[in-house]
Amino acid sequence: MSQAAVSLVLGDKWRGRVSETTAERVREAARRLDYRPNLAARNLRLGRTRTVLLVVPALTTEFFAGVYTGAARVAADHGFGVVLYPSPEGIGPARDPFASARAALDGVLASSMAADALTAIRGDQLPLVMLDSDPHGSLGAATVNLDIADGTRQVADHLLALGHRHFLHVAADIPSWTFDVRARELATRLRAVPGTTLRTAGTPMTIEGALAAAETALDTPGPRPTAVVCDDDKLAAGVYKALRRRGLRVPDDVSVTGVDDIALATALDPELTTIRLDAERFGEHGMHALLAVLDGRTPDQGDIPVELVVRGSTAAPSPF
Amino acid sequence: MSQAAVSLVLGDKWRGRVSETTAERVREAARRLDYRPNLAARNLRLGRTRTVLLVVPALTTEFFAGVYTGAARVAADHGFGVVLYPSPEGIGPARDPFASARAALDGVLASSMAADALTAIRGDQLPLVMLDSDPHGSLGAATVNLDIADGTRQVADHLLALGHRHFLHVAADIPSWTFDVRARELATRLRAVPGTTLRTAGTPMTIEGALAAAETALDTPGPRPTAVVCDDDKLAAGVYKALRRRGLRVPDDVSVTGVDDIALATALDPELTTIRLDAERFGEHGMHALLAVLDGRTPDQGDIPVELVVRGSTAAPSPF
DNA sequence: ACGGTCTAGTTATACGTAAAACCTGACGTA
DNA sequence: TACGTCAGGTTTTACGTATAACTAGACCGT
Repeated sequence: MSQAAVSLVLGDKWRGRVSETTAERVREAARRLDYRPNLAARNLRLGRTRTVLLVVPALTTEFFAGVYTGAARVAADHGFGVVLYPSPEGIGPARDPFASARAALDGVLASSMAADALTAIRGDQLPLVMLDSDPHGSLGAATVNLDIADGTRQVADHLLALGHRHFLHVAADIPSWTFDVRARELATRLRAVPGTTLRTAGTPMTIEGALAAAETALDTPGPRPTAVVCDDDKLAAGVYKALRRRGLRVPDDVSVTGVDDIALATALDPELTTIRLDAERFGEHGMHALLAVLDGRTPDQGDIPVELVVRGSTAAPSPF
Repeated sequence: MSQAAVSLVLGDKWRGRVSETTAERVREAARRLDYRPNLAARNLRLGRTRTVLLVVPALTTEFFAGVYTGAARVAADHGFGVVLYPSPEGIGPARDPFASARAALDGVLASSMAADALTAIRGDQLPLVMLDSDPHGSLGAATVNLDIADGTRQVADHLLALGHRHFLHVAADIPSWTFDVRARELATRLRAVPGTTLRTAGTPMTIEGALAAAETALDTPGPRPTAVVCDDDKLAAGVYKALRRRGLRVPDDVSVTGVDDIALATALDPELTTIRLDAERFGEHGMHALLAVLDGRTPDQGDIPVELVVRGSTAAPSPF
């Protein structure tokens, strides 16, 4: 029972090389000694770590927590580990937590919303898969996309069908493909209907930010919006507060929609009509794509469908 | 310029062993070649990985995301990495993602709310620090605690001072020291005032769960609670919905309090009176303690203070 | 002049694994 | 009998690092 035999058996490559008898002896001994192969040694020998990096803009988001969960599950199923690039506050040349650890990664799965962090990471040429980036990718990386364009169309159509003509888009102030697509898709969809107006208010992705942005937008002269389309459920919560302060009721006076369908959406009163994004599935698809790339295969194409969930925050506009 | 010299210089242990001239030559070469020391080899040689495991019940919580952020920041400052134990759904003997990776950890930082996961992990004797566990720890591990007992007292006193006498405790259905302490502290504090009643409703930590639990509790005969103390902001959101369904207004008819002070607390209408827990600080303290243990030092003692944030969800009970 | 000390290096080794290369005895076949 | 084949092992090597052990001069005091 040499070390080599042990390695073969435990590595599950012993068929035809080791007898069933010895294999069992090895397994028994391993069990008895609670033996665990040393990962560092294995990584050194193989030159791979079976660890990938997940780059997200901030973890303090239910959405990205879901992405992590999905990605980590798939990774674990394939014997991979997932390590997180910490929230962007801590990023900078001076204190890049992956300054050295980068050398210990097999690949990177990155959200397009963390482009700044990406440039910091993208010194070396690690296999990269983008979550929600330009399909005609400037980075030359594979991408996995939520079909957010479709979701935006669904929202627009839903509101138009209810009779809305005057819109406010509370938009995330983050340079990212996703948000560009939403703005563009919303604008084109509305332009197709004569007599519609569209106002846009940019804001950081916080409740307070959306509150302030919405208040300013509501105070702007011109036809008052009867429908507010938000880039995210959290922003919608801010909009609710702004409307409340102006004495406007949801949905009687103003309809509101969000994106994500996180717990907050049903905590609001009335419950929020929103585009449900399946964050875990997103993470799973992303990880599958990355594993495919690492494996030399071509990752599956095709956008992940999204779904409009109609709740109490949207209704026909009041006739005045 | 031997390999040893390089190792010494890059490892910053060259004083008195290598001349400044050679040291600079090494640094220059490393820069030019974009050389990064191989982590696997270093880990193998040193028998340490500078990686610790953070065990949390679920990442889909703003609170634990904050804990991670704080812990990861401190870890990074000390050249350590943090890896997460995935959400508990995936846990089980059959598919423990750390089955082998465990051997590659230097220590564990674990929330008491993930006790089940802990037993799965706690086969080997890794240095362990508990977040919020029994100070007379049955595990013999160091602990870092939020002073949740004090927070509970503050809430109780606040509501008692407002004149409330009939209470409902919407309690998390998770066996954990934290929640035990809250229940106990609330009960003793209220018992000290004659004429008070306390009802308790257990629930999983979801909005829907709290909604159902609160509805049931409200339908129970007996004096109707005028104050609802929730173990968590998310539960409070469920209580808001239950009260709304019963036609009760917050805070006019019923006062509500939470714990955590996550974004949801200010998204609610009225904004939620809650116990603010500094999640990041919690994570930072925990990581400091763990690093101390790894270093052979004794971790700092002392609970982390919490703060009652009074907002619009609490008021004097209506005189009827 | 010569042993001793100090400086600035180099050489050698071990860490635990995976896998290639090598060994050995049993068996089948001509 | 001689020889090839094969199953079932074992020995050996390389991975890249940290560090202990060693070495070669330079310098110094006596």
